[in-house]
Order: sequence, then C-alpha cells, then structure tokens
Amino acid sequence: MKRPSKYNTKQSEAIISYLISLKGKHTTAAQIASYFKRKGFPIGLATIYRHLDTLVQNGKVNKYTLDGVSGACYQYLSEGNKLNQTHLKCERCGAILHIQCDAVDSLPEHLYEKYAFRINPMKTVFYGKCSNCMDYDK
Amino acid sequence: MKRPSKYNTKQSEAIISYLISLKGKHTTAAQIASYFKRKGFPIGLATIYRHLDTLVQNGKVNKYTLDGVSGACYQYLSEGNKLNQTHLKCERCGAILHIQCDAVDSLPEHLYEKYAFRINPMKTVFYGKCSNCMDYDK
DNA sequence: CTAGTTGCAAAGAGTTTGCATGGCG
DNA sequence: CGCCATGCAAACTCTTTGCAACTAG
Repeated sequence: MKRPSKYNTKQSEAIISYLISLKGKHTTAAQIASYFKRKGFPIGLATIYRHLDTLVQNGKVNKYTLDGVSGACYQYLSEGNKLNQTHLKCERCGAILHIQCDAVDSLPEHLYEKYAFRINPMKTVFYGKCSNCMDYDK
Repeated sequence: MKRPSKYNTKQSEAIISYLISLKGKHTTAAQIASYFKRKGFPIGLATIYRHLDTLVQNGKVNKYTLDGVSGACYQYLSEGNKLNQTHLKCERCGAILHIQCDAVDSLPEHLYEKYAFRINPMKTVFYGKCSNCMDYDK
C-alpha cells in the first residue's frame, strides 16, 4: 500500500486544513469528499483515503468506528486532544479528556505481573460517554 | 430486515452454543462459518449474520470493532462477562488477549467518580507487547 | 399445513488498488 | 526530467437482501 508522504499538494493541504478546522470533531471520508465537491474543488475518494491513512500512520489523526455512523471516523489530533497520554474519549461527541490517576498509572506494572504484557500507556484510550452525553442513547 | 426469532432450528442452536463455548471471547461471522464448515455442518453466512443480528438486538451478544480485526467482533454476554471485558493487543503480532482483573474492573466506577465519565469496558484496549514479542523491536 | 428459516446468489456499502495522467521539486 | 500523487474505475471485503426451497411446530 503506497501512501502519499513526500510532496505538498493542494489536495493534501486542503484535507489537512479541513480536518484541523473541525477542532477535534470527527468526520468521514465521504463527508470530506462531499465538502470539497461543494467547494468546487473535488478530491477523489481514493486520494482522501490515502491521505487519511498517512495521517493515521503518523499519529496525526485518530481513526475509529461508532455505532450509527456509516464508515470509519477520523479525528485530527491537536495539542488539546493528542494521544500522548491516557485519556477518555466520548463515543458520542468525540470529546477527549485527559486523565491523571493512580488507579490507571499502576496498571502497566499490574498487567505486566499478571499477564506478562507490557502495555504502552501512551496509547491507552478508554471509550465511553462524557457527562454531557450521558443522557443520550446511541 | 427480517430476523429469525420464533423457531429453534439446528442452525440457531449451533450458533448460540458455539458463541457460549467461547466463554466471552469474541469471534467474527467468518470465523463462525469456517468453524461449522470444518465440523461438517456448514451454515450460510447470511444465516449467521441474521442470527447475530437477532442476538445483538436481544442484548445477548455484544458487537464491536477492533483495529486489526477484519469484520465486526461478536461476543456472547453471560453473567461472567456482562460488564467486564478488556483486551490487550500486541502491537507487534496482533494477538489479542482477553483479561479479567480487579484493577481493571474497578476502573469504570473509579473514573465515573473522578471524571463523571462512564467508560465502556467492552471497548477498552490496551496496546503493548505480549510476552512472545517483548524482545523484538518495533 | 403454514409461517418462519435457510441458503444461494446478487446487490450494497465502504475501502483499497492498478494504472495512466499530471504535477511537485 | 524523475518521481510521486491524483483520479478513475475495477477489485475487494464485509454485510444485507430477494427469493425459492425447506422445515419446525
């Protein structure tokens, strides 16, 4: 699978700045395509998928699926919501909370002793619902 | 979408008891089909999907997606794993371990009290390295 | 019997890939 | 100019649906 990574093209700049403009909210490949088509600058779906792939590989973008959303969700990761520490992610609104708590901090050692598995705490994500979204159904 | 629900057929009994036999570990539609084909009692994929759908609707089975697993994951929910199913995923070999441990089980309540966030333990995944892969570099 | 279930094949939805064209550096 | 990226369409994967044949009750 060959992904774009060397050149700065209008397409890649457009896609990245669109993702950033969403301020952490997720979007889908189809929504991106539709957005640029409406803007009069259509970008092929294949190109969009290839760039999203690159961004996910580089840790710039988070990819996940949500019930009720057709297709994968993509979310740009900026300082406010970087995946560089343990965090909680709301499955409904996409909000990301950073957490700092002993119960979580002690897990790596605990899981190593019990399962001989070394977890990478930087990549730990808990999915669920934030307090704002708790009353909504899926 | 018409789902089977009234009659007990050999197919439905087979699928359900297979899911139960996994003791809370997930499987996929394709794996179920492959299992019964090997057993000499092939079941059509459509039938499998229809029963999984029914079971999900009835709350008997949990459906979710995991990175690196192609297709949706289905997990039978019994008393033992109703609320606590956490995965460890090896970033090198892709192996997925299902774990059951008090330190992890207590997190939902803990995080709810501290952050007013209800995590979904079904979707919790810790990334890291399993014991087999621990000596390899990334 | 009679309505529910099955299996097949075809259709769909989302994503990936091969290849010729066009553009960045 | 030499690669790399793009767009298109075809290919692919997973899932759903239409329909005739089968079967549980």
